Amino acid sequence: MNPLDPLLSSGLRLGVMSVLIKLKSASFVYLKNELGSTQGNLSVQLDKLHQSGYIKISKGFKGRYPETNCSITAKGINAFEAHVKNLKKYLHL
Amino acid sequence: MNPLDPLLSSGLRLGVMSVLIKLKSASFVYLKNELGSTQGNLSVQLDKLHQSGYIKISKGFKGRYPETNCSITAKGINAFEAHVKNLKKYLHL
DNA sequence: TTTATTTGGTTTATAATATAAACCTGTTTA
DNA sequence: TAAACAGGTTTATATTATAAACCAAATAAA
Repeated sequence: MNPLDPLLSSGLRLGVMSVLIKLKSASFVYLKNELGSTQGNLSVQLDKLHQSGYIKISKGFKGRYPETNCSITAKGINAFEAHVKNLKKYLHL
Repeated sequence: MNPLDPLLSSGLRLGVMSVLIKLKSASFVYLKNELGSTQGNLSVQLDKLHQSGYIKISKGFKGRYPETNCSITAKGINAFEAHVKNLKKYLHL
């Protein structure tokens, strides 16, 4: 059995990647609502995905409020796809 | 998105469940080799799966050596299947 | 036959991770 | 101008994972 990527073993981080694979880009607030996470936890997990090069984070403004936007990188796509491949074996799919 | 079962988010624990779904029963040593884990880690994770009622552990002897055998419970099967169902959404399968 | 090594684990100390609570900056509303 | 709200980050704490040390019994070597 291939070992699984620990970065994608957290439900929240996997959820973020799952959304970003589909949407190409999503805001902090959107992710928080979609995934039902707390802000603190999301902030930390986004940082981890960013520091490992799986996502790109850009900060700007929507109107006068700050807005954090996230998108997936090529490295992130590769990691996600490899993870899916590996998981399939674990799940007998 | 449904939250994922944290008990099945660890690669090693998921691996144990994956094997036990197929084999109905497996020894400590078999699991250790099959999953490439250390004994200490496997011991701890088996305990967790046992305490949450996902697996049954029975201790006996093979020849003159002790042998720990594991098998999955009905609760474990349900949890595994629910996890597969949820994960599929995350993985877009 | 006592010493060392191997099998089959468990316990424990430490490192990594996750979560919640507190905090901060700026904005809008009362 | 004071309070409440948006959008986050930081930090303290709880949980989890990992490795290292340990233990008891069996076998092999000296």
